Amino acid sequence: MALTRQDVLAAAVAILDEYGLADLSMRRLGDALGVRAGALYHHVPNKQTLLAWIADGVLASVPRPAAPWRPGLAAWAADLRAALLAHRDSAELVASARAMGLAENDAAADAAALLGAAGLPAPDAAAAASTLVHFVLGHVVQEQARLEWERFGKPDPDRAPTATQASFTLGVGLILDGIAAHLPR
Amino acid sequence: MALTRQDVLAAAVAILDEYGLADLSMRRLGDALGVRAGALYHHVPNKQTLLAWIADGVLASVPRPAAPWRPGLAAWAADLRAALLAHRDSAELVASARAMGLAENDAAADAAALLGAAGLPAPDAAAAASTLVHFVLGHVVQEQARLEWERFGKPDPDRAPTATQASFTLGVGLILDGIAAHLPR
DNA sequence: ACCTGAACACCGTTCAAGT
DNA sequence: ACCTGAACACCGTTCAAGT
Repeated sequence: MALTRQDVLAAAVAILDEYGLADLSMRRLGDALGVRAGALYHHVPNKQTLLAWIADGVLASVPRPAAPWRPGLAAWAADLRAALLAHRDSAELVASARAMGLAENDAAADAAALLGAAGLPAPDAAAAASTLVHFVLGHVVQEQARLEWERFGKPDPDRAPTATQASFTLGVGLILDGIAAHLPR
Repeated sequence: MALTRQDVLAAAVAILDEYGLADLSMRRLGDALGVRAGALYHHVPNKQTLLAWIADGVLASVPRPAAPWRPGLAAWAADLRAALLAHRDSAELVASARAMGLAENDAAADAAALLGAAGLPAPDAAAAASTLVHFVLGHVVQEQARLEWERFGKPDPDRAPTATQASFTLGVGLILDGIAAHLPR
């Protein structure tokens, strides 16, 4: 049977989860599917786009934020972090795809809309939403880099998982407090 | 005359500024210095470390934040952004080096100390400082990716430089307001 | 339409051998 | 000590040729 775009995507995610982004090459992906690397180009325009599709899949798994804005965005930030942590190196993947403008899923748009509905002027709402997204991505990129490092290095004891969780909650709280200060009271 | 570590670093920065991170290869760097790629390994342990040195150089050019904390951190965030914008693709470079734990310069430490002196408990100060750093890096990564894209693509008109500047100021203000809400009053 | 085989133009890194 | 020449083990992508 001929290969499907979905097969390629699924195999790519499997390699990502098991071996990490550095080991996700077109040749290796071809091997996993029993096909030459060149054959993949019948199903995917290029590697960059394939990675963007994976990023979109991760983002699509995040429930949209719901009113009221404050607990809604707190839960959304936690959901986004959880979705990223569910796939190895995916924070870097998503950050790259977003930076290159290849991610279809605009993660910040829903959050900005929620804040707009809560009374924040549009430019502030967009800036606030992207601040939150930058923080979550930056934080999880750091977390996953540490995980990669621990995977075959010394597990440095000075930063426990509880501390990284706590600093995430603190950072989100900080940003939400900043948003609250900008809302009409 | 024999090559110096400083020569290698300077040539690497020159290639980065002129051709971008994607074109900064050991072979190309060797060409620029009139030497084979293999010879570079007498002066640099590996490419990753070379990139980390460049990142540290960029960070070292940022003036340390000074009291009082609020205008001090606002100026510091702007200085950090300016230092990053001064070298092509350097935000991604710094973000990667930091994530891999290779950057000697801990950009957030001074900011955290400043906030500690202002009365913020240590864990909050560290979280606040790293929130600010994540935001600045994330924002400039996005800015520079857009610049790369415009360098040989369509200059999309829907996001002017003034808008990106404004959203930076808004994001920083948001975070500083969040910090203020956490300080003893 | 889908895939193979083979190539093209690259990578980072190592290392014997020369000076 | 520093560098060359050459290799090793890879990359992403293209494309004539087969089915």
